Amino acid sequence: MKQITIKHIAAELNLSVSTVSRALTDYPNLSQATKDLVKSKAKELGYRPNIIARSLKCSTSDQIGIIVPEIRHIFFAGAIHGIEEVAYKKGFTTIIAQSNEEVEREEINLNSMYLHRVSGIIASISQTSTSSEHFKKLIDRGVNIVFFDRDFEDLNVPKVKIDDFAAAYKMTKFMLSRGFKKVIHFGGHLHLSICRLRRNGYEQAMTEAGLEKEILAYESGMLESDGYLLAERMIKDGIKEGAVLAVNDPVAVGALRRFKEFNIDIPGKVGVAGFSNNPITEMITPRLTTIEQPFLEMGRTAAELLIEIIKDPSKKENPKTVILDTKMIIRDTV
Amino acid sequence: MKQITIKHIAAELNLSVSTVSRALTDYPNLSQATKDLVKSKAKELGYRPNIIARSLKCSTSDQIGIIVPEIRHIFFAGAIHGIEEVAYKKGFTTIIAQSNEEVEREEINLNSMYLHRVSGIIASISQTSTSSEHFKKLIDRGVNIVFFDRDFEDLNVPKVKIDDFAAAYKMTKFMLSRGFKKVIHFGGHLHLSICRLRRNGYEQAMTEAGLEKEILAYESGMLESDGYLLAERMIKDGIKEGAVLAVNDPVAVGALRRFKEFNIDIPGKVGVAGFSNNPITEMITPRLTTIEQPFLEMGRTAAELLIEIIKDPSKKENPKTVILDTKMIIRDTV
DNA sequence: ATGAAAGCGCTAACAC
DNA sequence: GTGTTAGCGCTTTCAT
Repeated sequence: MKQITIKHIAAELNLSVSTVSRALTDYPNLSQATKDLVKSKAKELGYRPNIIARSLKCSTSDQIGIIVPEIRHIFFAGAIHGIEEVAYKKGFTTIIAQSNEEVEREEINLNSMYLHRVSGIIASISQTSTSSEHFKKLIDRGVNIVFFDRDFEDLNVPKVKIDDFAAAYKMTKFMLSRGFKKVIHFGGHLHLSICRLRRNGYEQAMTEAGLEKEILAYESGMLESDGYLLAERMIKDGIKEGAVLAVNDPVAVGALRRFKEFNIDIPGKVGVAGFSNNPITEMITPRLTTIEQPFLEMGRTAAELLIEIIKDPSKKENPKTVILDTKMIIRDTV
Repeated sequence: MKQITIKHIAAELNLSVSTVSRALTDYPNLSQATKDLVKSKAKELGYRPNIIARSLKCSTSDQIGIIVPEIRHIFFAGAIHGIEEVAYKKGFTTIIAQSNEEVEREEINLNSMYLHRVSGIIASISQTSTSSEHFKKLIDRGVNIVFFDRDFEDLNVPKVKIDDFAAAYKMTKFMLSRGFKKVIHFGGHLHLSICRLRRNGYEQAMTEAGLEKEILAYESGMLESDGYLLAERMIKDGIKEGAVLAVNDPVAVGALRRFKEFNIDIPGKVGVAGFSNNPITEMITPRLTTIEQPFLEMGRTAAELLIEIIKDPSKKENPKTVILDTKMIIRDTV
C-alpha cells in the first residue's frame, strides 16, 4: 500500500539516499558492488521510482503527447500507430488526446500535457483552430512541438506533410482526362492549410484546362454528413453532371451515399474521388477512387522529428518540413 | 521562458507563499480582498500552477487514464467519447493509451499511468491478457480501476458490461428461426469473459433446439483478417450451409468478404451476424445483421462509476456491475 | 567512492 | 486572517 522510496532502501542498506539514487541511475563514479547491492535490494522491496518527483526535479518526463481531431478516423489512428511504434522503441511512452474538432478542447489538452511536463507534443490541429495563439505560447515557453498533416503555417516547427496542392491538381486533371466536362470541389474550411492547398491545386488544374469559369468549390466541414449534405446541395443547385473532388474520404463517402439515393449513375454521370485511402473506400459499392496518404509513415516520421529535437534542442533553430509521397488509387467512381 | 511560481506572486505582493496558495485554491478563512489581489496578480504575471508539484504533494491529479485494445475500432472510440463527455464535465482531463492487443504494452501503459498518478483508470483488456496480475498489483496499491466490456472476472472492481450470453443466445435462436439448419460460431479467445459468455449463449440456444451435435465453434482472433481466414477454413471443412454468428463486427465483415469471393449466396445458403453495430455494417453490401452495443452509454457509465469511487473510496467495498441493454439489428445477411 | 544538504513548486499543520 | 515551516521523492552540487 505504502510507497517504497529510495529512503527505505538507503535505511535498509545503511547508505545515503544520494548513493542509492546514483546506483539506480547508473552514475559512473560508483563501485559496481554497491550498484548491484542497491539494485537487488530495490527489486526485493518492490521499489518503483516516483516519476512525478523526478519530473518535478528535472522538469521533464519520457512521455510524448499526441493531440488529434478524432481518433476514430483511420487516418489519425494509423498515424498514432506509427508514432507509437518509434516512440516505444526509443523508450518513450505516449498519451493520446482528441480535440473533437473543437479548439477549446484542443487548448485544454495542450495545456494539460504541458503541465504534466511531457517531453514533447505531436499534433494535427482541429478544424475550428483559426488562431495559433495557444500553440505559440507553449512554443515560446520551450515546449517541443511537431505537426503532421494539419498544421499552422505561421509556426516555425518541424512538420510532416504531403503535397496537398500536387495531389489535388493531379486528381483533377485525371478526372478531366476521363471525360468529365468539369470538376466540382467539396472542400474544407480554408483556414486549414491542407484545405486551402487542395483547393488551390484544384483551381490550378481547372484553369490550365481553360475551365476557370466552371470553377465551383463548396466550403464545408470534413465529416461524412457534410459530404452527404453537399451532394444534396449540388443537385439542388442544378448540377447534374461532373466529377466531385472531395477534400477527404468521409466527405466522398457521404456524397456517394446521397448520389446513390438519387439514383445517379456513377461514374456515368457523376464521378467521385476522395483523399486518404480509408479502408472503407474499398468495401463500399462502387469502390471509391482516392489518394493514398501514407499515414503510418507520417506518424513514424513525426515521432522521429520530435525525438530529434528532444535529444538536441539546438535542432529547433532550423526545423525540417518533410513532404511524403501520395499515390492515386483508381477504382470505380471516376 | 522561466516558470512563474507562487513565490514570485508572494514576493511581488509582500505576502507569504501559503497565503498565495490559499488564495488560489479558495481557502475559506481568507479575506476576499487578498484573494482578489492574488488572483489578479497571478493573471497579470501569467501564472500557471505546476501540477507536477501538486501531484507530488497530494499524490493525485485530475487526470483519468483510458486503456483500450485499439482506438481505431469504433466500439472503443465511441466508448472513449462517452468517457470524455462526462469526465470533462466533471473537471477531469483524459489521456488515452492503446495496448494493440498486447499484454506487454498494456502493462507498460498501466504502470506509466499509475506512476503519473492519474486519479483512476478505465480499461478494456487486451486479447492476450490471460492473467490479471498486473491489474491486481495496482488495485492492491489503491489505484482506482473500472472495466468496461472486456474485463477480468476475478477482479472485484466496478464494471460496465452487456449481457453477452443473452445477446448471443437470442441471435442464435433468431437465425435458427429464419430457417438455417444450424449455426456456426466464429468465436474469440476463451480466456476473455465476453468471448466465453457469447459462446455459452450460442451453445445454450443450439442445445435447446436439439442441435448439440451440430455445435461448431471456432476459436480465433477478433480482427477482420481472422474472420476472412475462418470463412475460408469453414468452406475447406466442407460446410456449405448454415448461419455464422461472429464474435464481433470486424470478424463478420471479414467472413462476409470471403464468402462473397466464393460467390456464396447470402443469406440464401449462408447467413452472417456480427456484434456491435459498427457503422460499416450498414455501408457494405449486403448490409450486415448485428447486435447493437451502446458504446457511448458504456463509456459514460464507466466514467461515472470511476468518478464515484474517486470521490468516495469507501464505495470500492461493494463495487457495482452495470449491465446495459443490447438490441438486435436485422438487416440483409440473415 | 560516498555523504550532507539544498531545492524543484506546492500544500497544510501549526503558530500567532 | 496570515506567516512559518516541514515535507512530498527525487537529483545534484559540493564536500570529504
